[in-house]
Amino acid sequence: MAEVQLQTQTRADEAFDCLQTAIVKGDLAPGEKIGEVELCSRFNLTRGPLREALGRLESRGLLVRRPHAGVKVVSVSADELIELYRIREVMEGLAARQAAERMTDEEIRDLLATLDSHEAMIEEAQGQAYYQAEGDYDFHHRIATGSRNTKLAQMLLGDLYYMVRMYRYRLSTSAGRPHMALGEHRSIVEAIAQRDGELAEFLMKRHINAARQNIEKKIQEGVLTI
Amino acid sequence: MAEVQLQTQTRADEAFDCLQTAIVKGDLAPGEKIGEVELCSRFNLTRGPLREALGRLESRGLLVRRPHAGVKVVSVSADELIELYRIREVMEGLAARQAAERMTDEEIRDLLATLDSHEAMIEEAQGQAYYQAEGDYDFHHRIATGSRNTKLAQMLLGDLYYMVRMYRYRLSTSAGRPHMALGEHRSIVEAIAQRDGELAEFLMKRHINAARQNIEKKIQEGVLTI
DNA sequence: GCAAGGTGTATTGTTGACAATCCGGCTATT
DNA sequence: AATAGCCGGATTGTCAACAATACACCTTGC
Repeated sequence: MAEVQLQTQTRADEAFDCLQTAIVKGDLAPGEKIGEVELCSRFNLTRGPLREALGRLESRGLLVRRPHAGVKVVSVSADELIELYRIREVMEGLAARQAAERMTDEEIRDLLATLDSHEAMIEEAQGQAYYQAEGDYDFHHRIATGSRNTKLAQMLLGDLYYMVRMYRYRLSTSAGRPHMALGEHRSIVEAIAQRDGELAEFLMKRHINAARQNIEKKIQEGVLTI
Repeated sequence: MAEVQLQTQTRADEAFDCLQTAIVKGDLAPGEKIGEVELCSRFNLTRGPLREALGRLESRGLLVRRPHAGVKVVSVSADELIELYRIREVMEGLAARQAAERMTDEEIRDLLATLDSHEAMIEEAQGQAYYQAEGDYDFHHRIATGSRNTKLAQMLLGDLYYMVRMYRYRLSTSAGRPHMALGEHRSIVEAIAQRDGELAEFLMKRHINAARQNIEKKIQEGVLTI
């Protein structure tokens, strides 16, 4: 890890970031029980800041903690993953609607530009699920912040996405889905550009619905085990 | 505060609960800057557990913290309060739909019973906004847990409701609104009892929409200053 | 041979002291 | 007189040692 970061941020923040990315990236597997001292040596910090970070992560639902028994990474069942997408559907629908009402013209131009770069990424890194996931994340990230709804963005970016990303990394997207998703992204942005909030909401909900069904199918096929 | 609580819960949990209720009840006013040592003496605990609790509260958005500068209770602007209700609208709509699909018959009976008690409370404690708010909270609480959507319930109960309640306590409900709200609650439960998820979602969204408009009107009238 | 109880160790929870940083008031200079 | 720089006090961030609890293993009795 970077030894010298911006000193304006405290050790606890550092610990928080490290742990969060470690969980999301899968370095700390779901269900894995982790000891405090082990984490301390691993990230070069003491138990004080670590415990503070642990508290934050628990509050966000990425860890579960039993008093005196230790802390372990949360493990999401298949059903719960589906439920996550149901939540995303309504929340991101709202985000899209508000983004259509409030994004600046410049932000919309930027959004379009990123879509182009995503397309290039898909062509280039064919089958590289990682980059596709990152592009997808970038898109949804921009919509969330574009909604100008502080709490909504906070809940999406600080809560839901981390949990979704935990599993998206090991979710090989099915063939053809990236192209389809990109098309859906384009129509959403189009609706936003036309300031049609209602349509943007509808399209976003359908987009996430499709993603959910894609995952559901895979789980039923047994391709994906959680 | 209760000196001897259930010993199965740690000091940090205790601190967390104390602070959370203190913030919600208004004992710690929004925008108020609070020192760590002061809190320690106030709740009879040391800075270690306190800081852990502070971290959790910050992560939930009830506090804002600037490094080395202290921690202060979050203050929500009028616009942000409105935004909160927009989020509630979609999330509780989802909760109502899923509750209609998943609540047990017994839970629905209980829910009906609580509505009756709410009605009695309104009649009795006429104008006592506090009890009305508590009844309202109870209703929404049951729907959220009835959705059987762990994360959804967690986000509603652990995040949004605390922020809403912060301000609901000082929001004198307008005359006649409690009766109207109760009627809306009844129709929602009716839809749930008939397992009509779509209708339940629609009614819940309209219910929260009405509450939002009520608040918006008051803010515009200048009756309510935040 | 199996189960129940007790003990020991390792891990977590807590505490108090130490170091780093920021805020307010003061002085001095332009 | 106003502003820039500085200094003291207070507060936050961090650390290392102490106490309490739970889990695992072992012993002992049936």
